Parts: sequence; structure tokens; C-alpha cells
Amino acid sequence: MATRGRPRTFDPDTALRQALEVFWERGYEGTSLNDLAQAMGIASASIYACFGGKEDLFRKVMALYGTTSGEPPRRALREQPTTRAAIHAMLRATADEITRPDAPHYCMLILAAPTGAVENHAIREFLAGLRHDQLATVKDRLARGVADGDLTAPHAGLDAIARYYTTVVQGLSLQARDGATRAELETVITCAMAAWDTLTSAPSHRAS
Amino acid sequence: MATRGRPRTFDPDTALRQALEVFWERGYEGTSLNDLAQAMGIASASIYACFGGKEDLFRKVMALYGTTSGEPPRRALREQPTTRAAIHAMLRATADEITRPDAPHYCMLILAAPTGAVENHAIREFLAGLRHDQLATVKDRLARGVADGDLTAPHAGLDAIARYYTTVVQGLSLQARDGATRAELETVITCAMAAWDTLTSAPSHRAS
DNA sequence: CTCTTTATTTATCGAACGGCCAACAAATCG
DNA sequence: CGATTTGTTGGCCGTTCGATAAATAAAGAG
Repeated sequence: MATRGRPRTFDPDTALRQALEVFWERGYEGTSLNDLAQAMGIASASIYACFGGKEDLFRKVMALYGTTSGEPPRRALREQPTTRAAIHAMLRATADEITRPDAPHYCMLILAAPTGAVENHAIREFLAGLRHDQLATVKDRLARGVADGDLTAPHAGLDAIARYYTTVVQGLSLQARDGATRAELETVITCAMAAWDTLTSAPSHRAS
Repeated sequence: MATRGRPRTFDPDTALRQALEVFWERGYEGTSLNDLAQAMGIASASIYACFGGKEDLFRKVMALYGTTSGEPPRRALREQPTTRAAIHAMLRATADEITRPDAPHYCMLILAAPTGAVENHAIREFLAGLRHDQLATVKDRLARGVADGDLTAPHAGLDAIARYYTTVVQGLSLQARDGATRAELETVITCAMAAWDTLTSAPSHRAS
């Protein structure tokens, strides 16, 4: 049980949180190992020893991010009794997270690396995969609504509705990044939810 | 009239288009002067002589981008007879632009530099300003609708509706970036327009 | 104590970065 | 023609990039 060797002088969990802050503030490509080492209070070589390279560290950071900032929206989807309430609560939880005064006003999953140099393609694929999971989670919640009986054969497809609200979530992140206030995001959410009744009515008249 | 001195061996307009391609593919921070010089077929010193530094070049590129890819959505807003048709056409024109087979599947204005190193703050501010203009343009179109009489004292505020559809536009860009097809974007647009009638009805019942 | 193991610091790697300049080349002018 | 103006070339500036090796420090094991 006892750990051999020299014990490390920093707490990896704390260091990971500090790395999260830096990546959050500057994005993936905008963050250098120097930035990280300085913020984490250790030499860059220690980062390699403990976390692997920049890319490995970023993946670990995103895992932490998912269990912290990513949890409230996921919980909203999971715990709200009706599908409509679940979607609405997810949007509001998202708006809460991306306007917190103690953190940058955007979602890392969405904006930390949307574009970049070719050599960072793997990171973008990684994030795209996580976003795909996000879409699938929303879709699953809609399917559960059908199973629960509070959503009956929507006029628009489940896929379309899920993608629509995912689109709104992503758009909210950019709005917050551009300085929109929590109240302004709330008005956007209200507008987005105004489509709900139309979208979830039985298939009656026109499409397109 | 005759131009003194040695004439340049490249066409600045062509070079600017080539620079646009590179910035579009890799974003602002992901593009190096080497990348640009290689794609433009000239030495980096020629870039400095003709366009100024990287930041100046990017601003000129964005001006070109605005008059090309940015024009169809703007024209849709301007030329459609009714406000509803204008918004709908703008969304579809946006979807067309960000799924063109001959260009990256996203909007540069939105995703070329959403985050990044502190030294590139000015570029982000520049883009944020352009996006603010975008929002204002949508808002103006709604106001024109009220003046035209096809939009009467909307239940939701004009600001909220404008910001909502701007949010959708920005979300669409991320969807396309993640591989959504034109058809999938169309379903999102259909969902987004489903809110229109509710949003633009006279102020009657509840809010929030 | 000595030996082993692990973590740290320091120094540095080669490559690429954005930026810039002096020398050369090509045109018009007088 | 020579003088002048302008564009292009090639290279180099100091810095920083991500990454690594060697040397040092601190703990437990025997």
C-alpha cells in the first residue's frame, strides 16, 4: 500500500482543475504548455510525467469538465418528469452554466476547438464524438417520452426535434460568448420552447 | 496613369481568395504565415508588403467573405416580401452556404476564432463586432416587418426574436461543422420556424 | 546505513512561430 | 543610357512551440 519513491509535491486533482481553467479561458490551440505549467505551478516536464502530453491532458480535462459543468444539463434531462420539462430544464441549466460569473461564458465542449491546424485533427474528432453523444442523449430522452406516453408520435421526427434543441444549445454557447446576459438567454429559450407544442402535435397538415 | 516600379507578379484578388481558403480551413490561430505564403504562392515578405501582417490580412479576408458567402443570407433578409419569409429564407440560405461541397462546412464569422490566446483578443473582438452587426440586421428586418404591417406587436419582444433566430443560425454552423447534412439542417430550420406563429401572435396569455 | 524507486528541476532539443530586412530584379522616368 | 521606384526573394531575427534527457531530491525496502 505504502507508496515507494519521492511523493509528488502537487495534487493532481488540483492541477487538473487549474489546467481546466486555462484551457477554458484560451481554447485548445490558444493554450501553450508554458501557460499550463505556470498555472499548475509545476514544470512542463512534470506535466508529461503525470498527465502525458498536451493532448492527453486535454482529454483528462474534458472528462473532468463533463462531470462538473456537463452534469446539470444531463441531470435536468434525466430527472424532469415530462419530456417538455426535461428539454426546458436542460436549456436553462445550460444557460446557467455558461453565464456563471466565475468561469468563461461558453461551453468548452462546443468552442474549445471547433477549427484549427491539421495536426490537431484528433482533438477535434474527439470533441465531435462527445457532441454526438450529447445529441444521442437528447434523442434518447425524447424516445423515453414516447415510451412514457407524454409524447405521442410527434409531427416532426424525433431526430429532427433532438437536433433542433441541440442546435439551440450550441447557439446559446455562442451567444454567451458574445456577451449575452442570462436574461437574454432566457428570452431565447422561451422562443425555442414556443415551437414545442407545434412540433409535438400529431402529424396533421403540411411539412417542409 | 502608368504604374511606376516593378509590377507585382501575382493578382492580389486571387491571393486574397487563396488566403480565405486557408483561414477557412484552419481558423485564425491554426493558420501560420507559412501556410498562407505557400497557398498564395508568394513569400511571406510579399504578404507583408501587399496586405500587412497576419491580422490585417485576416480582416481583409473577412471583408471578402462577407461580400461572398455572407451575401445570400443578407439578400434573403432584404428581398423577401414578408418578415416570416425573410427569416425562413435567411436560415435556408445560411444552410446552403455552410454545406457547399466546395468549402468547409461552417461559417467563418462564427467559428474562425471563438476562443484563443490572449494576444489574439483584438481579432475576437473584431469578429464579435461583425456578429453584433448580424444580430442588428435581423432586428432591423423585424422592425421593418412591423412598419410594413405584416408583423403586429409581437407577443415576444423583437429583440428576443432576433436573438433567437441569430442563435439558430450560429447553432446551424456548429451542426454543419459536426457533419450534419443539408437535409438534416432543413429539419432543424423547420423546427425553428415552427415557433414563428406563437412568437408573433399578439400579446395575450402567459410569458416565460 | 545502502539500494531502489519515483518525482522533481534544469537544461535543452529541433522545429516552427510571426515578423522583418537587405539584396536583387524589373519596370518607368528623365 | 542612368536614376528611381517598386516587388520579390531568401534568409535571419528572437521567441516559443511541444517534447525529452540528465541530474538531483526524497521517500520506502532491506
